[in-house]
Amino acid sequence: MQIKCYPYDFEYQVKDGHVYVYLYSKLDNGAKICVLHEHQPFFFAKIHPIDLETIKKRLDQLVIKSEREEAKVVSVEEVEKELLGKKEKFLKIYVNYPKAVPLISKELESWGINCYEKDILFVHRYLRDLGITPMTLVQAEGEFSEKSELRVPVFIASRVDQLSKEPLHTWKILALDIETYAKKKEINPEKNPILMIAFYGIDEQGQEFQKVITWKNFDSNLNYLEIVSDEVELLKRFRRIMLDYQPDIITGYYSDGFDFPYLKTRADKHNLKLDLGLDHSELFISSRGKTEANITGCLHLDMFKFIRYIIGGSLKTDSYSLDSVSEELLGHRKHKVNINELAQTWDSQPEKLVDFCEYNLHDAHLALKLCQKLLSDIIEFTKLVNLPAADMIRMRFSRLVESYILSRAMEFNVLAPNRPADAEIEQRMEESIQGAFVYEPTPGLYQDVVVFDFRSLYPTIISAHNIGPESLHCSCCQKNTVPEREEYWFCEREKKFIPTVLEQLILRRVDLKRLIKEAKANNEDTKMLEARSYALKLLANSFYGYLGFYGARWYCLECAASTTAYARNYIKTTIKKAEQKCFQIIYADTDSCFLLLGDQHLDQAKEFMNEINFDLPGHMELEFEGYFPRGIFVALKGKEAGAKKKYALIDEKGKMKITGFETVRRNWSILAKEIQEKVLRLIMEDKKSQALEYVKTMIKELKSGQVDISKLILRTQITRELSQYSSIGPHVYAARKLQDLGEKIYPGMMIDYFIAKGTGLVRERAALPEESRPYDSEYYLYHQLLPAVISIFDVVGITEDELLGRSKQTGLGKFF
DNA sequence: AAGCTACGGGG
DNA sequence: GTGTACGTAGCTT
Repeated sequence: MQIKCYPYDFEYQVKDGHVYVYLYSKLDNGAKICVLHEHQPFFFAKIHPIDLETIKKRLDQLVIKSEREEAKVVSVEEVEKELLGKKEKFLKIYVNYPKAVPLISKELESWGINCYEKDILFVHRYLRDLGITPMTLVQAEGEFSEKSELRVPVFIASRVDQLSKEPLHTWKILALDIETYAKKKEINPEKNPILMIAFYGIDEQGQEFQKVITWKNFDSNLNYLEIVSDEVELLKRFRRIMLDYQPDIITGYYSDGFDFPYLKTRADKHNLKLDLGLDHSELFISSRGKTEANITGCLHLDMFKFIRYIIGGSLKTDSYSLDSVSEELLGHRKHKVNINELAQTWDSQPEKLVDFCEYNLHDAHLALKLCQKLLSDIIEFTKLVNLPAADMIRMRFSRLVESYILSRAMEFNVLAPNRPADAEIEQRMEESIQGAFVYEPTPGLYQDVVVFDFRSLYPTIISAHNIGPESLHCSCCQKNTVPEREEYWFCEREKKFIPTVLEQLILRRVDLKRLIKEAKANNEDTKMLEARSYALKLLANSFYGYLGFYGARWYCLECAASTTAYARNYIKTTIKKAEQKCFQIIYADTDSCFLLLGDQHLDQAKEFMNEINFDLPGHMELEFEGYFPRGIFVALKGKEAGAKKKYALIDEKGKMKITGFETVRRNWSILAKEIQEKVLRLIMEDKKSQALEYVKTMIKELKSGQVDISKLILRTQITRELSQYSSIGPHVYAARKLQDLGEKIYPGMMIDYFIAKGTGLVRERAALPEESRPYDSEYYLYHQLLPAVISIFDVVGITEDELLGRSKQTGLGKFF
């Protein structure tokens, strides 16, 4: 029989010598099944034809003992594959189970044979080999198994085919969030219990589910609250709810790194099994550095990972806290509750726990909303790189690009080069290339700024000039050298693998943009199309970085160097032509160009842009980015030239665009952040004297000692036992003080401190907030307040002396 | 200047 | 799970 389903979670098992991929899938009616499909693991080896028969015989007899099962070669096949542009013969070696691949290939390498595609995860291998795309419609041929050892029916498939690239959009999602006992910011699962756990779910019909479980008795009229007797009961209820609700997707915020590991540790402490998997397996926490949490048959999506790695670049926020991310993406913030007081409230004022329950549920709700909002993006990325969504969201760009290339390699009969070994990585890390061209801005406040941008500059260059490891230094096109890099050239006759798969990304996006336009004209929903377009754009933009990334399989530094060389050439040409048209250039960086209108019209600037575009090859294009009545460029500390990437613009509607200022950076006191933002605004609005007065007032307040300590707090985490520190920072000093006061210091604890008045090294004066000591106003003035604003005032001719209310210094005084 | 360590998110 | 993040900021030596 044939069935149609949407696979969303994957694993493999070896049963009676057969290797099965388990495709946990969703049916159209909302039910879940698991499709088992046999697949044979393999890798490739480069063998000289002379040795072929000898090697085949040796492989035939090769048996490697291992803890579980003997690793053996099952069969071999001679194939022709293309490796870095060269067609060659390889031996495709099938082995008896996935973990035999590293064992056997290592053995072959010890014989002096090069092996390839020996470190590709088996499930990933399967998806690529069969062209199966997760979360989209596949058809399986086979039979349902009579008995299932899983919590869902099992379908044994003889074949599986991709039917459509259209993904399923209706999934049953459950978000979870826990609150734990943490006095003095001490987050320690070994010692402190889980106090409450919140669920927020939504099913295929849009039906919502809310629940908060806690184990402290108190009165409330919260209908979603369930009170149990102790933590053990809480954990049991957690297990029960997970099994009963049976979500397809489980989500949370930092649930890979916090909620699930914490739950697992607490369950272990109480000898409770969290057998949540559809195969009865336990919640699995992978350790050693990167923490990941997985439940078999349930797609776990930690929104933090996806947002930080994939979406992050397009967000304004610099902090990836749930609070700031939700504010930007959802327009909702977290509930205002002082989480520091939870432990105290739990111990002595349980009647006030209602607030924390609401807070708990709200956090789960935010995680759910983030998941819902970003699900189309997640699905589109998953489709593009052809990997399980659970793996995709945990990847950085280099791996995403590589996965995309790998998924395309099949149809081009391309063999993947190996990842570099440690020695190779070290060597690659030492190499560098010349980067982008930057036209240094002169610090100042400017009028009538027009900004132009090359759309997707690097991808369009790579595609237009056929840049890739396969086309580098062909024997036919030596005259076609790269500008400024005459030692490099790329084939002009034949478009090769890397630029081809990149060009396809660019073309697909061009096509999508047209579809989006049409859909919008017809008032149709464009959410999925836009998610697809975004995924394509991000992936295309990452190719350049990938080619120069030390860990890449298709590493090609010459390619990366040539890409930037072409880019420098294009932007310099643009600048030259703009100057010929009498536009003053004030700034240019990589792909953008800021010019002043002067006495010319905006239309004339756009005409200039069209002339540039006439000469560009391939899909290259210069675009109009915007017109800004005012712009400010500040100087780099202690330098005459303008700071690269440190400027602010204000558009006709008065909206500010701030780039590179400390306001958006962490590890600054609240005081410095607040003041910088306000000053920038006032200066941009031409309220120079108001800005000066404001800062003077703030300095006075700081010096008088009236600034609230809370605005001066610096916060750092303790990451090890205090005795293990060899270098002692101020936070360690502060932590030692806490310890002397009888506090237990644990790794993971956050230490708040401020710099107090006194003599000696700064770190020796790190004081605890509760020590009512006066702060060091000099430190905060010279290390926080002034550094945050001095460069801004410098632009409008206000000196540090003026800010400090000193008389203007001239001549020699300047040098002291 | 190089080398080492801590940071992120979570309570 | 055919495994062992990552890039950078800030400090010390």
